[in-house]
Amino acid sequence: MARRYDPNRRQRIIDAAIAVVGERGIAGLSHRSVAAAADVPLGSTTYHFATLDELLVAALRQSNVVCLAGFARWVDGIDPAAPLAEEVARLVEDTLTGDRRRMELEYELYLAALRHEAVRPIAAECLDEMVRLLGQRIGDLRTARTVVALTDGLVLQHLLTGQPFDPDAVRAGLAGVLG
Amino acid sequence: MARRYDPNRRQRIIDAAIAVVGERGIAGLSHRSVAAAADVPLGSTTYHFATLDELLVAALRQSNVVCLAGFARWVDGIDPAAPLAEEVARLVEDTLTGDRRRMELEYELYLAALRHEAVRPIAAECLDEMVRLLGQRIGDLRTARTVVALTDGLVLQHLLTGQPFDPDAVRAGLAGVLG
DNA sequence: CACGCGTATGTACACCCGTACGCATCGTTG
DNA sequence: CAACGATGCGTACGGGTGTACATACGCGTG
Repeated sequence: MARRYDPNRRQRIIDAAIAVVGERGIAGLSHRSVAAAADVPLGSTTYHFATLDELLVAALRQSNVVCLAGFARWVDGIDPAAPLAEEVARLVEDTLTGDRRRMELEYELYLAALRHEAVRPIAAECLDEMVRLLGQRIGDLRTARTVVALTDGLVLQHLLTGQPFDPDAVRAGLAGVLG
Repeated sequence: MARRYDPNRRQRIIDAAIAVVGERGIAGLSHRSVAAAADVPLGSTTYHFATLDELLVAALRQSNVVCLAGFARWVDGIDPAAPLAEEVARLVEDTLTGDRRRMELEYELYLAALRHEAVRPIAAECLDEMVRLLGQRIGDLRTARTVVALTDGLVLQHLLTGQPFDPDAVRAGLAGVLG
């Protein structure tokens, strides 16, 4: 009964959805779990997002924007004097030592995109945009694509195998690619 | 009532589970869907696999063995005379032009492992074993790790963005890594 | 042949889910 | 101020799920 008047409730629902996915994964997303997390009644989530897909897409799209903004900030902060391999290696290291939840969220986006037609464009946009941003910084799209692929693969390997992070290996691999 | 006597029913259930995951994804796995696919009553799946996790793990473990066997076969068939980048590029190409279902299955394993404690060792074993196999072929574990990461990243990028496969880019990137 | 134990079967329970819908409430517009 | 459209709310329905369990069957051992 409280909060009868609640502008941008829609936004709060999206935020709650992101939190739920971050915590329990996409499998844990439901109208009810989101409603509970956002502290709104069930009917509210179904009103703002008629279908669950709609809600999922909205949540992932927003989380995607945040993720890309962070990446863009990193690209902007690249020191043109330093060797690029060094900079990228630091990005990977920062990513790996950072919040595991955030990483899980991003790669879960990929997973959902594999099977889920509606989500695929979001994942594609995320990848393409990262490639574009890095590409216009280093001047070569093809190399940018390779670098993004390599870093994704490395982070994934680390997340799954739990092997310790080896900065030198990253540096060496990148140095080869960036040759 | 038919098939009251049915040895290696357990195996058939596992096969059915793999088929279900391949078709509908891990999200589509349930005791009932597997029972239907294997043409056995529901009680049978719960008898052989008390919990759904148990069934999932058995299925992924088996599919993993198949996948690793294929990889080992490829490693064995590497032509020592040809440049390695060329061989790897062909593997990536074969993977990409091959069955999409198989790829989805493998990456779904990765991403399930992100959230699912019980599945993580399987994904880790898969990655570690590929690195080991390739490493003992090219003599350098660290490089092998990088190559596996790069190919995984590239395949994932292709699956998600649907961008056309560019063999030259793969070759170029690998040539860099492989020095 | 008889018996016992592993296997097979069907059903039942309690839960969670997506979605629909009728009604209450509020801000805004005429 | 009146009325209307947008938003909020609670509940209900039909369906799918994991799991438990009581019962029937049949092969291998004695």
